[in-house]
Amino acid sequence: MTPEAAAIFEQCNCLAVRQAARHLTQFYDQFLASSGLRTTQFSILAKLRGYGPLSINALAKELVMDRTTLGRNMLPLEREGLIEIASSATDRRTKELRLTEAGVERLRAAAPGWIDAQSRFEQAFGRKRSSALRALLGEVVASEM
Amino acid sequence: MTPEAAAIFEQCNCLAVRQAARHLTQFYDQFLASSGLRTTQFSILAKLRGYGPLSINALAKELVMDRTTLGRNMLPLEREGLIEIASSATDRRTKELRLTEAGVERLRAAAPGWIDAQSRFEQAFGRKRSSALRALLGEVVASEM
DNA sequence: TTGACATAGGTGTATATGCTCCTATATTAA
DNA sequence: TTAATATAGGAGCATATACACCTATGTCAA
Repeated sequence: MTPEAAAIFEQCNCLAVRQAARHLTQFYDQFLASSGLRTTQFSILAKLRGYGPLSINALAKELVMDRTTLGRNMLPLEREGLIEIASSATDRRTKELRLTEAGVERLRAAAPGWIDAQSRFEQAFGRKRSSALRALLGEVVASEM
Repeated sequence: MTPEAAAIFEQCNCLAVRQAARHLTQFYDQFLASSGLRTTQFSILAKLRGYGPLSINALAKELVMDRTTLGRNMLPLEREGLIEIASSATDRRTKELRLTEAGVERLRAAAPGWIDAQSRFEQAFGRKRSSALRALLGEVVASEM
């Protein structure tokens, strides 16, 4: 393989998305740090706040995350009392993830940091371009390959 | 916080990028699996192939990755003999990461899988849109906030 | 020369990610 | 009813990620 052939890997869509994810995650995490939440944890709490109680599978699908990953990501949140994990009454296989009052409060406390990060990014990157980027990324997730 | 207020988190740029990264990583990883490489490892080898020997700091910057992350990501590759880690002759603080012959060979073996993944994605998502997406993501990485 | 500062990298710790293989429970067809 | 199958979730394993704090080495000015 020549260096020229290696250069086509610079076009890798996967690498481009991962690099941007690392970059943005570090940025957003800075603004969430004072709340004691990471971006992933913030996302989980926010989804539960918006959707109400969900099963692990349902929430994982909502977050485009492997269910085993979500299962593990729950543990620090449960340990801190931000969510509760209860067995479903109608299906004993299913566990219901529910935001606690402390979880709602923590999400509220973290919101200003998120707004700050989001605003600064959109200030720098542009509101419309941010919106266009999110739309493209949504189509990536939805794309059938 | 009302559910309506929680809904603005749906606009999170960070979450959108992370979700797409998870989705694409799983997709590309499937096609690389037979080579025994993950996408991150493939990226590392490809960069070293294109740039020649690099220090940990230089390669980490190139990959938009924390240097401590890269330091740990090196270990499986070194263990398998795909890269060599040698001290620099001129600066004893610096370590030079170098692709071995086995590393070149492994990269060559993984290339068809990457091409397949890349082609299928661009077939589904569109060549021009893929290119536009990569450009946007590049600007995300470059954006000063 | 030497002391202050900058740079390269490692370690400890914690979370994030997902595959493979596993059990428990539910559903459905024979 | 029962056997096959599908679904929900957990455990083991390995890699990925990055912050805080650390040591070693290099640089540069007083």
